[in-house]
Amino acid sequence: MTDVKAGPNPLYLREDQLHEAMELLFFAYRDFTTECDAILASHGFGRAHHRVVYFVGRNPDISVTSLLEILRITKQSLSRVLGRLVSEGFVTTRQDPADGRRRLLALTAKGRSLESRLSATQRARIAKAYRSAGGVAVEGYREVLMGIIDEADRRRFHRP
Amino acid sequence: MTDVKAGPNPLYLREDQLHEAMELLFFAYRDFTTECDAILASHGFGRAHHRVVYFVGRNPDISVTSLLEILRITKQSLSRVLGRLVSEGFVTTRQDPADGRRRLLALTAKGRSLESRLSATQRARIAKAYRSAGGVAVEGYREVLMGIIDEADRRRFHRP
DNA sequence: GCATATAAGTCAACGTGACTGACGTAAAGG
DNA sequence: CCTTTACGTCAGTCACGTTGACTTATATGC
Repeated sequence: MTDVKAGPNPLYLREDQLHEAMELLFFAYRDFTTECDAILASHGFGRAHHRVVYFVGRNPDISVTSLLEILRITKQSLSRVLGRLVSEGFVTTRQDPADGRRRLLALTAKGRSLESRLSATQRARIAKAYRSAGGVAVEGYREVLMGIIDEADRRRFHRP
Repeated sequence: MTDVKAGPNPLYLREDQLHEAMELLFFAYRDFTTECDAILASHGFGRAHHRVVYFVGRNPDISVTSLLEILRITKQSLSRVLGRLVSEGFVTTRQDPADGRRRLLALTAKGRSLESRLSATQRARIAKAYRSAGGVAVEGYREVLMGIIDEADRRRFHRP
């Protein structure tokens, strides 16, 4: 868009540049997640618990099925993780008043506290990267990641 | 750099923007890896095998210790994965002529073939995203991901 | 030359988090 | 009323990470 093709193959489409992009994603994701693991481990939790706490926190009163669609795991997998979070008082379930089959999930105060401890470290890492890269780079980061994400999932990121 | 601070808190540092950045990374990484899983599964392999095949392919004659440092897993974990790749003829080990304690890892033709099938799908995904985002966005993607990556790992990406 | 350090491999036990398949129950809806 | 949907659960499996202990081979410093 901003940089109309300078020929059939711009430099950034060379194979080594594509490999660099893959490795950037690999290392960034790895370093992005490792900091939280210590906090999670202190509760005997893993990354699966983090993902549940995060998405329930960001989507209060989400149904189990919706959460499964976000996480793309089986209900049996979610069950073990969610079961512990509920029984240990991080997440509450209540019946949907509009549709009694649905269970609506939400964080308790304890759950919000855990979620905010976890998110804070990741937000700080992103903020540091955003700040040092600047607004133009942030927009580029968004555009490229949107392009990597499956078309079906892109809807999630429509801006107001 | 490109966009010097417009005040104490530019818009892209707002909490919801940081959450968006986190979710972009989560969904991009997930969608980036899922395509390869089918190919891997057809060999009875998982993502750990992919990572080994990829990094050995990109770093011929890498030592076991160096590979462990990249992957940040224990040698016992690597052992199971690497052992299968060697015994099934995807990876070779040979003694380092300069230091007999080291084993140098490399892909066989079979290993290169698997690696290239796997990488091709991921390269295509990145290329599509890069192409549609353009050169300026690509540079932004690189800058932000570099900022997310631990300082110690950033050396890996120094350009010529 | 010997002691120590390094590189690699191995045995054992364990935990998390995915999966499949089958079954049960409650509520909604045509 | 019957089917579909939402949820939960029992049972078994597998990938992939962990810790800890121990061995073998080679390199290196004193």
